[in-house]
Parts: sequence; C-alpha cells; structure tokens
Amino acid sequence: MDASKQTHGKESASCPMDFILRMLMGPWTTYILYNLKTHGPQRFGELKRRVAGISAKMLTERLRTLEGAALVRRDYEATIPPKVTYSLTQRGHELDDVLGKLAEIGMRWEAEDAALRAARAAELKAAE
Amino acid sequence: MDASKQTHGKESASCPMDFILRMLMGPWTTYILYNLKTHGPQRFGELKRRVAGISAKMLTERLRTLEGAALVRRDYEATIPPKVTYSLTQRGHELDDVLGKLAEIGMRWEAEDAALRAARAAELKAAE
DNA sequence: ACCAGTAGGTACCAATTCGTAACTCATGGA
DNA sequence: TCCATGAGTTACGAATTGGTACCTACTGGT
Repeated sequence: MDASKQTHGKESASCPMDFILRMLMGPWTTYILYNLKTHGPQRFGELKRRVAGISAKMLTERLRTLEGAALVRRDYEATIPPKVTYSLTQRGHELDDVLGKLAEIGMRWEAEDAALRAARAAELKAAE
Repeated sequence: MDASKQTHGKESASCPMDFILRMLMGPWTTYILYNLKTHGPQRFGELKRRVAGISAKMLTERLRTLEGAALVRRDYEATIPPKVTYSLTQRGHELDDVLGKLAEIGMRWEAEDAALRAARAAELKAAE
C-alpha cells in the first residue's frame, strides 16, 4: 500500500486514524517495527533474516513507505559493499505505547479465548 | 481480509498484535467502529448511510468479520421487514482507548506536518 | 576464474480484492 | 399493479498485490 491513496477511492476523507492504521496495517509492517524497536537499528540483511519469510521486494517497499511517513530513518553508507542501516525515528517511537497496548490486548484476548475453548472442551467431556 | 488467514502465507506465526491490526486494518473498519462508538447501536441501513461510500457487500463482510472477532454484536429481529441492529461488544469497547490514542497521534502529526509545510513556504517566500 | 554477499531494482504472473449491478423475500403504500 | 424498503446474496470483472526469478555493481575469498 502506497501512502498516497489512503482515501479508499472515494470521499470519506480524513479520519486521522486512517493514515496511521493504513501505515501499520501493511503486511509485515508490525514485524518490522517490532524488530527495530526490540533489536535496535539494523541493516537490511539483518532485518530480512529476522522477519522470516519476507521477500526483499516487500521489505524494501515497506521500509520506503515507513521512511516516507517518517517512522523510520535510512542511513546509507557508501562503502563497498554499501551498508544501509534502518532505525526508528522519534515518530516511530511515539507508537511504542500504542503498539504495546495493542499487543497486550491481543495477548489477553488470545488467553481468554484459549481458556474458553478449554472450558468448552471440558464441558463436552463431562457431558459424554 | 478474512480473519482466517492472518499468517501471511508462511511462517512468522503469532505476533499477537497482528490479529488486532488485521482486524482494524480492513478497509472501512475504523469508520464502522467509530460510528458504532459515537452514535451507539445502529441498524444496517443507518450505518451504511453514515459510512458514506461503502457498498452493502463490503459493509456486510466487515460486520461479519467484526462479529466473528467478537468486536461487534448482531441483533436480528425477524420482523417484516427485518431489523438488524449492530453494537459494540465489551471487547469492541476495549479498543476505545487505543483508537482514541491513535486518533490523537494522527491529528498531532497532521498538525505538525501542516506547521512544517507552512514554515517551509514562508522560508521560500523570504528567500525570493 | 568463480562464487558469495550487500542492497536492492525489474519483469512477469497468479491470486486476491473490491466495486457494480442484478437478484431475493415479504409487505405496505400510491 | 408497480414500486419501494430492509438486509442482504450472487455473479462478474477490472485493478491491485505480493511472490518468484533474474538483474545490477563491486569486492573479497578460494
């Protein structure tokens, strides 16, 4: 998703959440941000290895988008071979809290659902 | 996006944020949640009128997904014509804080960007 | 001479997505 | 009798997406 078409085709312009969510929502995006947050600044290859399964194409595209949104900084060192290091910007870090909270809620729900499933399974076994 | 394929094709399973983000990220989703939050429980047609531009198909699909994730409750009254009312569940309301924070950050960034653009424009004018 | 690694870019290709338009069922109104 | 309403469903089709494979340039290792 290219940051230039947040308004899904038609009107309904400018829900400010929309911009952020469309940024976070892209595939792999949260993994990338999470990795940059927990493992610090990283080079392209490192990141690619850590976000298992992502293709170079996707990783580049996501990083460019994040850079365009000023969530990630790209430091290019023109050595041979070149080193490109990516890190979170201040803006990127502003999402830490929210992402943390989302992760917390997500984990809580997951646990609740698991407990519910376990309870239902036990109920079934008792009924039989 | 149908809630059954969060793991984008391959491994990289289980970032708990992922589930939530994939839920929120769907097109229109935040508009729907926002409307249900601010205008209270609503019927299908009402919601459709308010989320301007959405098609019936999309609205149904999003609502079904949200219902499946237990974020929205669907109350069907089999009158003629039928009345179907949608409302946020407790889980749906658990997102209020986070969405509020996202909206706040989004608006702040928007304002900052606008200020920056204004500053740059002024600079250009001064330089000429 | 050949291969590997770095940080990508490009072309192609299949699958998915989302919109549009038409259809449903049952009733009440002009 | 024909139309509109409410809450969808279905079929079709064009556009987007994301993966794969292959290309770059440069150098260090064997």
